Amino acid sequence: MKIIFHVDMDAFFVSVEELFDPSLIGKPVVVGGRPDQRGVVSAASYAARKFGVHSALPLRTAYKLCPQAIFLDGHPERYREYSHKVHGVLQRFSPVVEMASIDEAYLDLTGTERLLGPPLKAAHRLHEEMKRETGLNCSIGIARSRMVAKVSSDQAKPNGVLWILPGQEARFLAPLDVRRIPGVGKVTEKNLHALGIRKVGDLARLDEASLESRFGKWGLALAGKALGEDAGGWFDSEIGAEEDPKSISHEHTFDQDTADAARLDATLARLAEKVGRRLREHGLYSRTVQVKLRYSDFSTITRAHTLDHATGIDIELIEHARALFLKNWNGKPVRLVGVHAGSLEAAEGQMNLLESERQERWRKALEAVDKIRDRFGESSVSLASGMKGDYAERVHENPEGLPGKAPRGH
DNA sequence: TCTGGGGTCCTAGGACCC
DNA sequence: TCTGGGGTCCTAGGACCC
Repeated sequence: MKIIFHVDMDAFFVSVEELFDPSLIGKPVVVGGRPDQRGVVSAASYAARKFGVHSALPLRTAYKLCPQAIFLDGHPERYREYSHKVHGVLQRFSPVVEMASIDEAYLDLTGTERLLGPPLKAAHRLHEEMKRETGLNCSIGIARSRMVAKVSSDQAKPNGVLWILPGQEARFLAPLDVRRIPGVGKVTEKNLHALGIRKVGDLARLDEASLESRFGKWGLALAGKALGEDAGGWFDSEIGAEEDPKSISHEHTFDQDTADAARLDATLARLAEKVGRRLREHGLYSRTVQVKLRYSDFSTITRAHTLDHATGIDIELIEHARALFLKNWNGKPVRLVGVHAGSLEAAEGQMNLLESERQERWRKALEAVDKIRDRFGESSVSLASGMKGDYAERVHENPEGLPGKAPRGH
């Protein structure tokens, strides 16, 4: 019998902030930015949630609901560090671990009973060791499928354990709102409500055929989910299977909408450079470059271009992004720009010999640039402007970032 | 209320090919 | 001179997740 744990850290970002500043404990805390910034809540403390503040809420709205809350920008490096610590603790319980995001993981504990005892005992130990080694609380859902484990950890919050016994999945799910099913969001919920389906139990009573005709491929998976099965889609994959990313993107929302062409161009170039760098870190090359534009009214377009050879070279990414932007920008103020690299290929892809040698030379040169950026900051070397001559002439060094001078921040 | 940033997956239409 | 059919690639948009 399969035994899957879903471990979900409680108010993760807020809890990490509390470790660094215990005076925050018990107070309404919002991580995500200043209350007058464009942005949304990343995490809210339980005290803040009492006021209706929750993640994904616009910061300005959160401020209106709870002006006395403490608003923090947050520390992504700290969260990554603690995520690694969490991973370390989990690995002691099972070699089959998959971090599903920065603050949640799936573990396969099938066959560990002799070592760890029955599931509830193992969960109890996990709680204790997690608290002792990271200072953090988590909630644990246990079931024989990933999906039910995920739903039950949600029901166990905060700091609880919930084990759904084999065979009891449908009974556990039936009284829950359809929205509790992972993959059912606002839109699907509304569509289901329109059909008079509000609870998972209502869904389970429907026949597969009518679900499929209404919701396509998805409906079929939905029918299985209502019964607690992992059938179809992401939940069906093996726990712990490491895969290369399928796309890499960066985007930026301006504090205020801008129609300043030079500023838009510089932002686009900076984003493309970040994308290029991440491609090199993964040893990947992209064959499709896409830009995204969002205007003041929030209308959003994406425009893509497929290259005849995959690339990981900043300049090429920048120039394709630039061309797409110029061809498609309507000249009106822009709220957001983004650069996206898709159709990713591993280094040994289908490039011809000449092309792959050229890519290789560039990769070496750019990795040197990446190292300088590591030491002296992102702005120490910029390839973002003046794209005419050869590589050497295109590197503009920022005087403040020159090797030999004291780098900033040290 | 005025809506981030980084992803995954799905759909649907048109081009193109056999 | 009344309109095939399937496969694959490309593009755009959208739902959803944390």
